[in-house]
Amino acid sequence: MTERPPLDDIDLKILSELQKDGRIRINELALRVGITAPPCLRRVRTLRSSGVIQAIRATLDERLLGYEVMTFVLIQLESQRLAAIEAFEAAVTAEPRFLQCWRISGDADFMLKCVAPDVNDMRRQLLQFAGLPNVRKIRSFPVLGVSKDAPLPIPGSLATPNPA
Amino acid sequence: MTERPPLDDIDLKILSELQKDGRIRINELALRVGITAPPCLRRVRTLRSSGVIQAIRATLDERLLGYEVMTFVLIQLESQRLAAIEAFEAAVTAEPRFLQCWRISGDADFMLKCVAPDVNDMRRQLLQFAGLPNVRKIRSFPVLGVSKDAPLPIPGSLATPNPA
DNA sequence: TGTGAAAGAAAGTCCAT
DNA sequence: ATGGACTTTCTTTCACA
Repeated sequence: MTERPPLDDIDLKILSELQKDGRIRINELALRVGITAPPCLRRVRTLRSSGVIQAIRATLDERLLGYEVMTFVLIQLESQRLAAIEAFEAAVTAEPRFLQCWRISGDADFMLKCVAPDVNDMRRQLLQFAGLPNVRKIRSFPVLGVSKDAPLPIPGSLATPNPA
Repeated sequence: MTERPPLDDIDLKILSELQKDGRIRINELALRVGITAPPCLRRVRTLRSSGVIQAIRATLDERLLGYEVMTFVLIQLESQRLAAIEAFEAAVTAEPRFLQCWRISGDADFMLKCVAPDVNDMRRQLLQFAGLPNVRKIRSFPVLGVSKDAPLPIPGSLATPNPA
């Protein structure tokens, strides 16, 4: 599940295509990468079960679903002991509007991506977290817009990238 | 393309399912949301063309593709004039290893998510950007690990969320 | 909008190479 | 590991409620 599978050019092309369109038909995919459907299907399955393809998911428009504000938040804890870290992670996990959370180094311990219907909701949410016992410092960075959102560049591939 | 389509409960369930598995069969999807395949297919198409579903894409494992390091970077510019902003965005867009870039407010102008094969590559990449004429301040936050990666919570839905 | 049936297309399996 | 032929299953269109 997390070994290092050897990826040939065809695999890389498959990954590139699936990153652009995760619902592409196996036939069409096979055509684009230059093989027939059966081996193509096998490769896709292997790529999924080996974990190279983590998931194929729909990306939704937050605004159209009522989340008007998005914010990045840097959080520094008082203590970096394992128990403190895990308690904080549990609190984050319990809050559905904290979409993503990364453990980081540098001048903070966590980076969060957070959505809310409006600024008041967001404020309440963040104040609540600022009040957790182990939280020393919170800095937030409201998102004004997306400048770039590109797929992972596929290593040796001649894959057409998907800029901006 | 960016209007506010009215979404009923069935639409919300569809979104929830597609966020969990973007390659789910229309049949299976229809079954889960309680209608038959034809209207389900129509709804999915509408959701896509209205932009509620932005895309359906494969998410790849960066490590398994040779990107050992990932970093968030906060960037503050000297000038916030439009021309300066756009010049910076163009530079970011030209660098494939800057995967995502958000325009933000707060104590910086941009938030970047950035990958590289190793720390040396990353260092070179960041130093190069630090040298751009209009860049005042760069702070980077190397990612140690992912604590949480959850889908967008679907508003009025009884949808099974996908925690951690 | 929804359903059911029917045509057409795709996925998935087997086997030979 | 691949490709061709087959079977099964799904997608999609259509007529109708």
